[in-house]
Amino acid sequence: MGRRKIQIAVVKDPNTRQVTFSKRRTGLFKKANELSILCGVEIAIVVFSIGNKPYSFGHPSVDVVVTKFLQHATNSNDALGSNNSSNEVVGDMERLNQQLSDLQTQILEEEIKGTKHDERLKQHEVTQVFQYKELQGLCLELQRKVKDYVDEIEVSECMLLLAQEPVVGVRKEVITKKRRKN
Amino acid sequence: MGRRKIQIAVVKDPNTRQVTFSKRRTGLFKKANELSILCGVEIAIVVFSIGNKPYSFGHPSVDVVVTKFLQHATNSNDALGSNNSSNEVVGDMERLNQQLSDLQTQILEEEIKGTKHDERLKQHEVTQVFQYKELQGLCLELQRKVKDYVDEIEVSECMLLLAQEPVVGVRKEVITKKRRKN
DNA sequence: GGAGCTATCTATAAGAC
DNA sequence: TGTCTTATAGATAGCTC
Repeated sequence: MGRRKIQIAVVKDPNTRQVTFSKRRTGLFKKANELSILCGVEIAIVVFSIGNKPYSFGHPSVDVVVTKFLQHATNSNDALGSNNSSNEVVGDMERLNQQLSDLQTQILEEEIKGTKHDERLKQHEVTQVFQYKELQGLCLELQRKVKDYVDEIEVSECMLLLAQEPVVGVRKEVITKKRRKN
Repeated sequence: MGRRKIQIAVVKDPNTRQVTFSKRRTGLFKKANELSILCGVEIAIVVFSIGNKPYSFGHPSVDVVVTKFLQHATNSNDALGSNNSSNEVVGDMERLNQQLSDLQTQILEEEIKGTKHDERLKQHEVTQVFQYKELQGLCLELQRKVKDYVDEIEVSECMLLLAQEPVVGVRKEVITKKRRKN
């Protein structure tokens, strides 16, 4: 979209990077505004510059959308009596697991479809699928560790103390599902 | 940007509006992704469709950015001196972070190489890259939660008890680097 | 009813001032 | 440093199947 094509990689020159940030941020907000009007939807964008300065765009407002987003996540998982951090973490992990599961299904479909492509494309996919699984492995491993950690804590008297500590909020990431080739 | 110029006003036809929403949302997320990479900044986008379904994009994750935005008087993760299970978990996360970083580099290289391929293969890659990032986001989110959790525990007296409890082993996944097309 | 196509419109990388 | 210009890359509206 400019005189020359640029690679999507960190812009090294600080000056150019600042200009790029400013231009593209403006463009992004404009696009977001158009989307909200055209489709009548609510949207919020938050960006932190390199200098850690916050820029935001929201319709009707960042707070409204973000709050709604956070509530959505919280509502969808409290069926538990004891409301402490570990339960929230566990509930969160369940959602993450679900998402990972969905991804796994998609990956499987991909592998199957991959066999219908020419050799080069197929190899390409296989390699990617492999990395996918490794990444999933990492996620699952992390979840396991957290779970174990939580379990240990729950059986200890620490629970009594922790219940009175401030807790990390729970949120939900939405996985946009999209998959199709040929 | 299309066969015809359109006015920025609500698209009346529900079907067309849905298509527009889907296309532009994808485009917006792609732009946000480019911005975060080009300028090395953190960004989060949350959108609610007409059906009130949430869609989000975040680098490193929606959670991180939104939390940072809301608190706006941010985090402080001391480089702590206590040595026990939590430190092991933290060390583990550092390795995982390194691995994710490596993957990110590979993905970036892939995007660049992708531009040299035919259109179909390219689109294919872009989609995959996107999902990669989503998975990475999940991993990062999990890591953050564990970190937060650990931090909370560290400042409590529980540490004394936990130090005597068996601990989840530390592991390391080896990422097989491999990338080749063309 | 979602994927692919392409003519056309829009965003923006470099320049110029 | 900011603003304006312009050639070009990129996004997408309308369409097809």
